[in-house]
Amino acid sequence: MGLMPEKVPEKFLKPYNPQAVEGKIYKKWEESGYFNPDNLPGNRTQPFTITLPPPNVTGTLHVGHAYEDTLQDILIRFERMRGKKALWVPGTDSAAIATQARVEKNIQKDEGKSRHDLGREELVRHVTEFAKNSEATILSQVRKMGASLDWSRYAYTLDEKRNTAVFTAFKRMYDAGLIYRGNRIVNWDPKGQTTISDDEIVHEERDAKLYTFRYSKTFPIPVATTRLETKVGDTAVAVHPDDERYKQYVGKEYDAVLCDVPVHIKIIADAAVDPAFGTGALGVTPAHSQTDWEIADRHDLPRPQIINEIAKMTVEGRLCGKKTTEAREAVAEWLQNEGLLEKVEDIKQNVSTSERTGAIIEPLPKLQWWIDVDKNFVHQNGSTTTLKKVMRQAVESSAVTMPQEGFRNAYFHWIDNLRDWCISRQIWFGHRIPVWYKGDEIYCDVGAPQGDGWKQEEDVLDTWFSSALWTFSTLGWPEKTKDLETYHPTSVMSPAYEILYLWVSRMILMSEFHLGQPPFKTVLIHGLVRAKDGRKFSKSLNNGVDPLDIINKYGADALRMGLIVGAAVGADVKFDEQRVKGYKLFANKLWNIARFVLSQEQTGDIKPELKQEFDTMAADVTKDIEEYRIYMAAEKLYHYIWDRFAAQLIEESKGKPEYGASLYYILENSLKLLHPFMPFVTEEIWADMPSKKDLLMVEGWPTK
RNA sequence: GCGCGGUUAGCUCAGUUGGUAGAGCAUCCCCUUGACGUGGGGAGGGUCGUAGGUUCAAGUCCUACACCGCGCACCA
Repeated sequence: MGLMPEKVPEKFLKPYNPQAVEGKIYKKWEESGYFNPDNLPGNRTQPFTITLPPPNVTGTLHVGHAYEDTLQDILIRFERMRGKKALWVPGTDSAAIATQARVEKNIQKDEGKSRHDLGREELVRHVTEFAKNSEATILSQVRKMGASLDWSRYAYTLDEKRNTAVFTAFKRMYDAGLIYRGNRIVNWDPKGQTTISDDEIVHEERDAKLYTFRYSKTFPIPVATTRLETKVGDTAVAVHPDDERYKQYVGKEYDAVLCDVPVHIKIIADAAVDPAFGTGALGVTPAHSQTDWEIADRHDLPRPQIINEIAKMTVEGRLCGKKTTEAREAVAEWLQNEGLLEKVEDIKQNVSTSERTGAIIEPLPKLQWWIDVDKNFVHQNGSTTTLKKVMRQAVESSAVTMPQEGFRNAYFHWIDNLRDWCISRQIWFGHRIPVWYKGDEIYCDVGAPQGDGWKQEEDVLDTWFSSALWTFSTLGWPEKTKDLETYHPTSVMSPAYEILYLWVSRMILMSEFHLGQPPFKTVLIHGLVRAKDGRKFSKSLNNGVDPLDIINKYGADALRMGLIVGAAVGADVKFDEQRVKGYKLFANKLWNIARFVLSQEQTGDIKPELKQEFDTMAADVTKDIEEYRIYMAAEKLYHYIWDRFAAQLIEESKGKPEYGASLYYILENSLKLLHPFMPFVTEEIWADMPSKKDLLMVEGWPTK
């Protein structure tokens, strides 16, 4: 007995070298065709589908993507080995606003030109070219992670099939009356010069001044505001219906001239007013505040617009053409001189800013395209319902399950506060709205109308409109394809919690409306990858981690393990390079285990108690993966293989030939169990296992 | 204000139905000329945020509070 080096393949005599192995292995997988479930061996009937949340073509992959890819790849490889038709659909997202903004910035910097200097066609050409480049970069990075995506089904939100899907979806919802064009208050981004949705807003706390003033000497109620300049657009003062102080004034109307602007103020009672804030009286500016717009709806007030798209005043008189911030000071000074300013206080205020550009949002009334979430339509199951109800019920009924309860409640909370979705954007890159105008006529269809004189809508769609169709547009919809029938609803969707509302809810909305079924059965929400100190990775902190650097240092397997073992799914992961290093050592440990076991004869019978012990562990690990305790599964395997198998069993076996078959059994099945987590090193060892028949990635899972 | 997480070893985090507190890293000690020094063995270290409650038994269930993080709404 003892070592029989002549039996061990040459490669095992050196330490495991991921750099030399991973590229080769990935190529082998791709060439096998097994990423495509149609090519998988055996008689497979049960589908298992994941759609990759498409990364934006704005740049390169970050470590958050690497984490997301790993989670999904583990599930896909697991189910593939369990004999399912495992399909993981890759794709990328044009990310209209983000990508255009990025390219505009580059052009401004390099050539000193704006998008208007270039024109629509030229700009779109630039953006498309940029998108192509970063698409290529991103896809090569995803491959490096070992992601077993079916590249034959690759989709891009702006490719021809997805265009058809987007236009068809628009047309059908337009015909159902769920998409309408309406003049309503929008979130206007003065820097980006476009509307944005409620979900693209971030609130920032800033210092502000709270002014208390009267419209005129004879006006009975003082009013507090931080936005003095908008007061020339006021048409009412609202008080709480139960507020005894002001009851006597409700219904009265007053005229005043504020900074040369004549205003007509009606005093009204509305429950939206907080009697405890300021003076308990709210100056209502219908055209420049979401709340005030709604109050104006209820009281049928006029809504003069006094600020334009570049955040300048449009009224006559001294304020004309001033920026809002300058106008504010001008009004304060004027009130002071007139003796109408009663008080100025410093307060903290949450300001709405654009997530993308950082600009302060200016609420404005604009003619835009909307999806009505409260309007009745007939669902394909025959019931009359609304999009809002459909989004709620899909989760409430557990047609869509969210294993993490907390996110489920947050989802409901969000749905209940949902307003109509503004889907038009004033940019050039993206899906142009399939609507044409001629005089008063409006035409909506997948293609342009016949005849002369039609002009297509200039706006493009919110990028989330096309993303919302993603689970089924990638499978060929609106055609009735075999893929759609087989793989939809998909099995698991795994987005970061950041986009639970933005994306998940909207996929449910679209899938329920267009297909009459949910887009997926399970939503597995994952956390963010943060720096070791808990802060977000960001350019300004310069604490970014490039997954490619980590892969080059430690290998993709080690990176995968290091990310997975960081935290339970759903919690934030703190990235720790030391941990990744530890798993590089583990890969090498496994390598040496193989070296030892392969040097032994497979003598003796498999010892029942060892088999029993292994199989129990395997069943345990299986259950953990099934119930998404990915972290636990990985840890258990790690411990079994290192502490039990290597440290104890192999040590005991030395000089005892009767252990040979047992050791081989454990190695063979450990490789299978570990494959979803560390696909490269396990596949590389597998290639030299005497019992192998095919690639490890399609071997049967060792336990039920 | 409403809601959701979190609070466990020096650090990062596990702890699945309540049953004698765990891992990795870090620290310290010891061992080792054949699978692997990218090794092996061992040790120290925790009143499981606070205060109550339920229970034979609570890190785990309940209530309140504190602190940290996040989301939503308001912010006139």
